[in-house]
Formats: sequence, structure tokens, C-alpha cells
Amino acid sequence: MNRTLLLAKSHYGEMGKSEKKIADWLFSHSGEAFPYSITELAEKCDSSEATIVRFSKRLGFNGYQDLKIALAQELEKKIITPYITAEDSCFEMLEKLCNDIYLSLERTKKNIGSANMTEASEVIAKARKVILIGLGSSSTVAAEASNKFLRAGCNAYSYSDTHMQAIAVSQLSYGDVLIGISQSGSSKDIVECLRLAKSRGATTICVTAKERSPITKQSDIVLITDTEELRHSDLGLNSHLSRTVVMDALCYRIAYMNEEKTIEGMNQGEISLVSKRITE
Amino acid sequence: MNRTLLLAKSHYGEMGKSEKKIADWLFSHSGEAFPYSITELAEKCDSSEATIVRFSKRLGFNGYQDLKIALAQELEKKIITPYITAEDSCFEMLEKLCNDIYLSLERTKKNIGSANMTEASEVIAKARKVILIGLGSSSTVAAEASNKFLRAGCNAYSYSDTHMQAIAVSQLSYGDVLIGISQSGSSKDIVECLRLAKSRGATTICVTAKERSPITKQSDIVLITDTEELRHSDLGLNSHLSRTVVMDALCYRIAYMNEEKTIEGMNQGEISLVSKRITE
DNA sequence: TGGATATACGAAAAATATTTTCATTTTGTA
DNA sequence: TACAAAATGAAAATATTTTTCGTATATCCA
Repeated sequence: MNRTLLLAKSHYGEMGKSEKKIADWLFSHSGEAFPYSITELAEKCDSSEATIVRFSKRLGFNGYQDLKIALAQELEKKIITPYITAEDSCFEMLEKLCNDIYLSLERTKKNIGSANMTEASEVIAKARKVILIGLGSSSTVAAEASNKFLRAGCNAYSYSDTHMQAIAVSQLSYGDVLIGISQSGSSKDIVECLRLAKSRGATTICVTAKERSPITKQSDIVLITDTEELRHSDLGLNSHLSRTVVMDALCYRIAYMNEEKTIEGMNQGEISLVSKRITE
Repeated sequence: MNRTLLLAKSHYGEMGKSEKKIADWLFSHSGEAFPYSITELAEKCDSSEATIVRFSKRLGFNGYQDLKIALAQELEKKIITPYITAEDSCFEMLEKLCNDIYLSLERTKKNIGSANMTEASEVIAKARKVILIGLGSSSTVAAEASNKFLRAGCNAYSYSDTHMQAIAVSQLSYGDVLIGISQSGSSKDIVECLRLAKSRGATTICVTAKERSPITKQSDIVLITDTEELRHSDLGLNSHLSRTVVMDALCYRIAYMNEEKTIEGMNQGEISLVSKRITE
């Protein structure tokens, strides 16, 4: 319950019948969007505009206007994405996908923890060797990230099959870093690799959507991304993305740590591609 | 920077002088309380009420009322400088990357054209065979999309090297579809493939960032994504993403066209993965 | 460059929304 | 029941927002 509703509760006793109806309506619709004009609300509460203004003033606001803004401000920001349906046009689907991405990124920002990221970037930048592992869609994230880390001046490699992962991890020791990427945080093989790496003295980092999962117990640094919807199914763009953008941010930070020369290195790729373009 | 301001930023280019004044005022006063009536704001921005309403509607709100509430809701304290610098913390870099992604998606939505998407989805759904081609980062987009199309019930394949692309395209004929993905729209080999496909009677679709480029001339349907910043360099997450999300939207639409069985098919992958998880 | 067309803009009208006033109703008390 | 006090809603007054419309400015094309 938010501040305004608590305010209403604390004044509830002093109110008359009609004002109570307003308070009751607000209580029973707390958390919902609140786009109503004073007339609409009066109707919904079976009350009148004047009473709503009185109600607002009782709570300490200047008028309904201010109450409305206060309620909107306090509304917890969980925008519900209407799900894609068969009736949507292709463009509407695009809009909804974009909206999902936005929400997914917002959740990631909320979960990740600034200090964790800083710590991770420092550990990675200082590492003698960095191994990234993941399975399924996470293996793609690991592979892409290892390429970027390499360009940022890190000694980074990724492995996508469990055999190679186990072999690579068995070579790790103090001063090395293992980054395990697992959406569910429960991929048996990945968790096992982290455990092994930890026992060999390497620093372990995990990137996962699930805070309370086996992988976090084996990780020195835990990076939580987007916690909603643990689905391997669907097209799965969002979760893939939130993990990728986290790796990118790490990569940028590390590139800056490793001096400017690596920034230039990131642009090298462009030069050789120019000749492949048709010059108009 | 919050969502509404990002929205303003993404539409900034389309605005007239007076609307820009409003956007500028909002940018420079972001984070402050926002108790202004439309008249007050018009005065502060040296503009008019009407223009503010137009501005609000351009951003997708119903009117000023809604904009005001959105701004109140999103009230945040800190303003983020747009470009990543060496001084940014890792988390700030993440925030900026997320902002970029958001802007990139907004631009894509603006450019793509609803009718084009509908047309593309219908053509693809009806196609006997769908070939996707791209080079560099676009080849990844093509490969991922072909997988998704396949799961959505399309006869879709992708090729990443120029030889195989040429061979595959030489087999195309009327009723087939070739989708060429090229950020710059100028990849010689891709443009050549589209020309060949077109001459053989296949329908050609391109996904590119550049409207006036060789690739669009060889394409029956043109899908423009994010037009800013044609960089192969950097980490290049954005452009990759905007192309991917467009393909995803097409894929969803096609999946729905190809009946519900394919939707179920998309979830099949999940079942076999369960056994790989540790059950706690 | 000139002329035609499209777009952007703000003043003012129109429509809405909010606040205040005030007559009526309800409630509490003797 | 009668009275006073408080509460309420209809309607008036006020303020705010939205729309309309004529003018100004920019853009396009020959």
C-alpha cells in the first residue's frame, strides 16, 4: 500500500459515508492505472465531484488534480504487456516485442546491482585468462561475449559443448576467471564447471535470471538479469538480449580499462569491409 | 533518462521548431517536479497550448494530461549523459547501452512501415521456399531467423558464405522468396543475389538500414530498420537487434498464419531441456 | 527564382475537467 | 419530534485542455 492510500486509511474514521465510498474504491483498485477524471471517478464511486474534492483536501492535497498525480506517481511501475494474439497485425506484434524488450531491460537494470558489475569488470580486466561457458541460447551469448572481450584486450575464450567446457575448466587456476551463463541457473554441467573452477582457485562469475538457483552458490560474483518468465520456449529474444547487453557493458568497461588502443582495435574490423561495398 | 524523454528524443527529428523547444525544455528540466498546467508550460517553453498538445500526441499520448501523468510517474533524479565515456561506471554503461537500444527500436518502428511488414509476412507465409542471406553480423541474423521461420512452419534456409548463397539463389523460381539482410544495403554479393532471384521470378525482400541503397532497387518489399549510425564497428548490438526484432515479428505473424500447431511446435524445445536441469 | 503545396504554428473558440457555492438531506442529540 | 451540525450533490463558476482555423513559414518542383 502506498503513501496516499495510507493517508486515506488514517483519515478513514473522520469521513462521511460518501467519502468512505471513495476511499473504499481506491483501496480495492490499488495498483491499477489511474486515468480517471473527477467526473468518471465520481460515477464509479457513486458519489459526486464535490465530495471527491473534499476527500482530496482531507488527505492534505490542494485538490483532485494533486491527488491524481500523487496516485500516478506512486503507482508501481509494472506495465503489463498485452500479449501477442492471432489478431495482431505484424506491426502490432513488432510493437509488443519492442515493449517486452524495454521492460526486460528495465528489469535487468533493476536486478543487476551496480557494485556487482564493477567488481566483475575489475576481476575480468585483471584476469590472466577468461573462459565463458553456456549451453543452448546461452552458448551463443558466451561465444559473442568472448569475441568482444578478445577485442577489448582480454584473453577470453568460450566453449559450447560440455566436453570442451570440462577440459578447459580443468586447466583453470588462481588468477583465472570462469563466467557461467545460464538463464535458469540450473544447468547441471555449467554448475559443475563453476564448482570445479572455484575449487581450483579461479574466480567464478555467473549471469543468470534466477537469484536462488544452484549456479549462484558456486559463484563469487552473481549478475542477475531479467527475472520474469523463465522460458526456453518462444522466440526468446528478450532473455538473450538482457544477457547480451550485460556482457556488452562489461566489455566496454574493460576496453576502457585496457587503455584506448583496444577501442581503436574495435574499429579495425570496419576497414576491411569497405571494399566489399558497392560505392555508388 | 526516462522513457518519455527517450520517446521525445526518438521523435525529435520530426518535430518543428516550436515542438523542439518543448522537448528541449523537458530535457533540461528532467528530474524536476512537474506540476505545470499546459498554459504554464506553454509560457515556459515560449510556445502555445496547441503545440504542446501536438507534441504530446506525437509521443503517443492521448493529450497533455497523459503526458503529465507519465512524466510524474517516471520522475527520476539523475540525468545520464548520452555517450559512454571512460569515466562511466560499468552500470552507467549498461544504462546507456539500454538507452541506445530503446532509441534504436523506436527508430525501427518509425521506419519499417506497417503495410510493408504485412505484405512481407503474407508473401513469406505463402512461399514454397524461403532463403535468407546476409554477410557478417547480418549472416547471424539470417541464420537465427531461418531457424525461427522453420519452427513457425516455413520452408526456410539460410546461407552465410557467398558461394552457397549464389548456388541456392540459382535454384529459386516463381513462388519462392529471397530475404536479403544488409545493414548498409551495399554488400555487392547480396545485391547480386537479389537481382538474380528477381530475374528468376522469385519475390525479393530486403532488410536494411539504408533506404536509398542498391539493395532496395532489387527488392519487391523493402523493410527499413534503424537508420542512424551505419557502423560495422563498436559492439554493434543495436543494429543487430533491430534487424532481429523485425524478423521475430514476421515470424510470430507467420506462425499464427500457419495455424496453432506451429505455436505448440515452438514450445517443443522446452521439454527435452527439463531433464538437463538440476531439480532442487 | 517563382509559384504551388504542404506543414507548423498560435489565437481563440469549444469542450472538458475541476473547484466552489449553496440548498437539501442526513445524522446525531436532547 | 425538533433542532443543529455535518455531509452531500446539483449546479454555477473557474480553470484547464483540446480542437478549430487562419496565418506564417518551409518545402518542393518546374
